[in-house]
Amino acid sequence: MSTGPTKLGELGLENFVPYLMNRIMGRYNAALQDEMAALGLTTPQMRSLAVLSVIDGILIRELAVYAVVQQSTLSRALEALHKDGLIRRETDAADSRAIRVFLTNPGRDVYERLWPHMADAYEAMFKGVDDAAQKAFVATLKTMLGNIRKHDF
Amino acid sequence: MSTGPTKLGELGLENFVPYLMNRIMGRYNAALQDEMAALGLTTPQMRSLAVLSVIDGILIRELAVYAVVQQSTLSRALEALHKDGLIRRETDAADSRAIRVFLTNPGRDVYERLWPHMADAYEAMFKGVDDAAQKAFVATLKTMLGNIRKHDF
DNA sequence: CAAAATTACATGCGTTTGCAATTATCTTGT
DNA sequence: ACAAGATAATTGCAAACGCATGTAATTTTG
Repeated sequence: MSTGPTKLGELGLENFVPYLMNRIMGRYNAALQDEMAALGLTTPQMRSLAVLSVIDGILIRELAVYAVVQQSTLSRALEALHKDGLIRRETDAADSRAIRVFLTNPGRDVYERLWPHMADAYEAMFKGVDDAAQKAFVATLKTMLGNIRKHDF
Repeated sequence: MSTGPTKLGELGLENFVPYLMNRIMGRYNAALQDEMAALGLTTPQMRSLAVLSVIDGILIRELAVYAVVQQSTLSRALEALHKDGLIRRETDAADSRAIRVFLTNPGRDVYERLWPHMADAYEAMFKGVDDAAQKAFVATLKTMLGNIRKHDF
């Protein structure tokens, strides 16, 4: 059995995974900041577009999970995206409480302008990490998410 | 040379590292939420205490990097921590613009109450990840941070 | 060595966020 | 079938955040 860290001081900050992940995500977000600002997008808006580019027509409550934002925050983010014509909302056929969200063509265009910056930041992260290590890394991340996620996806 | 992802749709959200890391950090933060609320702490406050538990007497600008918060946000977080008697601030001897931050005993107590929850969340993450994989994972995180960080630490 | 540029931290102010409550719809149990 | 409870999304309101700016101190440079 793998014992967790006993004290942060003993483990050292530089070996503490949540710390490392925070630092890395902070830099990743910073790398996207300029382009997001140029497009007038907030983080929840940017993430919504990214998720929608993969899973179009998703329910709002699912989108909130994928984008890791509160539903109330997402609600307002979608309102803004809709006002800018980047998404379209449709009441779900089976459940009239639920709403499905779709990317419009302008929305897809905005996302396509964003994606190269995400890909660049992604690539910059993994410089000097060989393919095997990268694969193992992703596999571990998947295991971790499986361990702690609340939803089935 | 390892080529980055060409399209998010092809790669799949579930293989996209920033997405996975966001999801995981979201759950990690959620796991601490209750205890933070009970202690009346915000995220920047909680992170400040954690960093200070390891590097006491750190400069504010360094703390901002370690805690991954804006300096303006940190300034207010420290103000609140000071008002609650959890930290102490001292002008740096060599540079009178700079301020060093120290944990008080009550501050250390609060942190010690927080730490078990961090350790629990940490352990929960790595369930089913063997030691070798975990070591490799941390090593990759360190490489990644080295790739993209702006500061020397 | 004085002026200009930089750095450290704090703060004013508008925006964003999160919690709690609300509305509307669906599901469950009797 | 109907009341009670759960769920989907939105919204009011106060707290938190981030950008830009301000003040003070240090470093650079001509």
